[in-house]
Amino acid sequence: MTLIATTGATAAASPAASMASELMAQGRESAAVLEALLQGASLPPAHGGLQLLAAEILRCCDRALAVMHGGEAESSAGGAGGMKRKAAPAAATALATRKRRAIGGSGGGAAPATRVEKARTSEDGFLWRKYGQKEIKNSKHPRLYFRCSYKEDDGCKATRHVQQSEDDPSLYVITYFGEHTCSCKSAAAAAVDDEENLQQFVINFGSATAGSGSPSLLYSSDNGGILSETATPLSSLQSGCSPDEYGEEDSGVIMTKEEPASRPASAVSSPADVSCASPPAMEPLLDYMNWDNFGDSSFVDIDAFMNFDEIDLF
DNA sequence: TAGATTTGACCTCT
DNA sequence: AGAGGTCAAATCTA
Repeated sequence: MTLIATTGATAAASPAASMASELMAQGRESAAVLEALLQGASLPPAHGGLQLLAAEILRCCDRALAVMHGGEAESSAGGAGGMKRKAAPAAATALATRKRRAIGGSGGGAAPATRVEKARTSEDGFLWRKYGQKEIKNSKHPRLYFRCSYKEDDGCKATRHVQQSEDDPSLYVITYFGEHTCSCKSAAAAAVDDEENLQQFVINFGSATAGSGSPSLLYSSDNGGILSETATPLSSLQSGCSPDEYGEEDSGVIMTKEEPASRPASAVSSPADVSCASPPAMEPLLDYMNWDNFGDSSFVDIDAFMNFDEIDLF
């Protein structure tokens, strides 16, 4: 698993970074053992079992993330299949009387946005709906625009932008704007209250159900079997979102909180932001090898996993 | 048939 | 004027 944590605010580094690094190292160690187990090796006596091992990894990652950004969470879930269409008739577009801009959207605040770089667009428990795609100047990859699917129902203003990294195509930069106000979040938040404080968010090794979603736990063959995970609040297990709603991507993980120059965001994702999560940690582990689960049409890239060794704290 | 995605056009900001 | 963000009709899938 790879966690590259960056922080726009170059400040918040040292102590926390060090601790996070340590925790992640520990987590990695556990993951390595887990990998060995999954590959058939016998379980070292020192490790109590898959359940404990998974729990340990989750805890380490959870704490590391908490340390890295004091409760910032993010994630993503997203994209979807593919379709085609033809140009809309002029008449239609002329419909112009668009109520545009009246919407708060990501258009104009001054609040910071939460940026996350992941090997894959990840699932954060929220249900996102793609509403646009745009070629960005000086960028080889288009930027995809998603908004919370509950926007209509709950007026949730959360949106996110996903763009493949220029430097490392295997990474996706996900920028979150706005805060979830949908019921999904409420459920997640409620669950969070039951968890201990430090578990503001957790690396979720699983998708909700074995059958549907994609496993959040990813395996990278070129990393010596490193696992990638999705940051999700542990507590969100059984929260409002149904497993079926999960996106099909996930993983990697670089979190960056930054303040986009001209890109306002109504709010930064809160810990509870990442929600609707997952089942018992081990459950997904059992089927994470099922590549069929990696269904995201837009971002499926088996090689797109980050290097745990790349942990880079700013 | 409902819900989600695609994609050209439109709108706002710089 | 250009770039980026969003809208919404058309289209597709379940």
